Amino acid sequence: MEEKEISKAVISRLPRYYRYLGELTNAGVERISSNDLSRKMRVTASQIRQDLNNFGGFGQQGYGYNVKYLRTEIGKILGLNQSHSMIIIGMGNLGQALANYASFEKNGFLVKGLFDVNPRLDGREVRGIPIRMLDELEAFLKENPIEIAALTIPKTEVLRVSEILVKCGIKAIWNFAHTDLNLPEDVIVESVHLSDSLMRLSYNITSYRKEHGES
Amino acid sequence: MEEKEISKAVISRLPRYYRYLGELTNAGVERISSNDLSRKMRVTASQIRQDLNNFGGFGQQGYGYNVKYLRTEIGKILGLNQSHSMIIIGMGNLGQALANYASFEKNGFLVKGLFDVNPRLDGREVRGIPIRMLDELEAFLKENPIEIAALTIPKTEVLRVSEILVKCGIKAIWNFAHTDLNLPEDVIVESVHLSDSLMRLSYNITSYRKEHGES
DNA sequence: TAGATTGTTAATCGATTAACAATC
DNA sequence: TAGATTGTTAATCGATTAACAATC
Repeated sequence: MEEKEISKAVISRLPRYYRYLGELTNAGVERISSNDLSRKMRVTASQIRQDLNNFGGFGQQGYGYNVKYLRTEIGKILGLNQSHSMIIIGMGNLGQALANYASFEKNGFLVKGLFDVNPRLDGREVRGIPIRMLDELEAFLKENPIEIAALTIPKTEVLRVSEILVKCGIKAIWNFAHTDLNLPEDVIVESVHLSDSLMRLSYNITSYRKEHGES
Repeated sequence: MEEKEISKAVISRLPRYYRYLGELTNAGVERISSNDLSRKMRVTASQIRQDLNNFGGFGQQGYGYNVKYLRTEIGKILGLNQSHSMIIIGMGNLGQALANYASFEKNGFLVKGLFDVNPRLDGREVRGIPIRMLDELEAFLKENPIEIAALTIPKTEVLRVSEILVKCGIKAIWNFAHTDLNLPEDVIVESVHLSDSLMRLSYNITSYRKEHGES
């Protein structure tokens, strides 16, 4: 019951390790030392070893880490060894982009349903999955065990939709709306705020200019 | 020349402040104390005051912060008082989603060009902007001063495209490809790795389950 | 003036880096 | 065995929180 708490900083680095280990696997690299990996990833070797040792000793003294093994283990930590059923709510451009993004399936994220409010989209299919109307959502969730709901809807719709989701016992929300969700704490929320990201870029451009003289 | 360095943690919180202050403005709230804002945003009041004081004293003892003024000032810090010209490379679903996302313009990000390699898209327009072929990119950049390039292309294309961009003196890249960019350090990169985000969600689901028993 | 709330210093907490003994 | 490299402890660095004097 009492697991040692893993810090957010560590968790957010795991997918990046996973990505690099995937590339190394594809490149046919069999083993790698924390030092070599640190150069590739531009982080310290110390950090890599510390991060990994939060979860267990995956390496071997004098040898390093077995790339395939380490990748699999990190995959397990991330829960990628299990499949995750997902629906997408909001079939605007972004929702369609997610629905079409086949690579998710490779990591076990299975799109089981698509929803929108626009009657013109009703019945249209994306990758073989029909778009349903939002008022069918509740019934759909009762019949289909869904873990994750991706929200690609305007922020004005968020409250209404998230109430349905919570009521139907959804476990996790992948939120793309430009607002924070305030939900019961047993619902896990991961937000992608694109405009926040663009503003950070803008900040960095602006501050770089200040340091190096206008242009 | 010698500016006090602002930490990444602080910078990444600025857009969120900006967002909340926008909502407060819309709600007609004129002033707010760090304490009230802290409750709304679920951060400590201390952190808010520390964050803001990296940039200057925007508040007033005994009064708090003027919402509109503070929002404007944070906007300036983020560089939102200036406009930023942008192109989008890769007109798949995600590229189209960005191109259609009008709200960026509200914050001064102006989409000036769209590019793809698919000849079937040649000349098609999104919000009045024609899609150009990638081989026109270099010529386009020579005639149009572009600050930001959004990359919504497969990772296999990244190297080729980013070489052109760097050669043409692009200042900043908003990267959606599932790979890290290794560019000269005067090119500012902000990456959005959607699959990393989804994996973090998956981690949190998985670890929540472990703590609270399988289901 | 009294009350409220900032700006800022000091204390604490956590994360990163360095160092090295353990061990393959 | 000697060399390499991990796992892990200790040292450092940075970020967050607490506290309070300054001041509106």
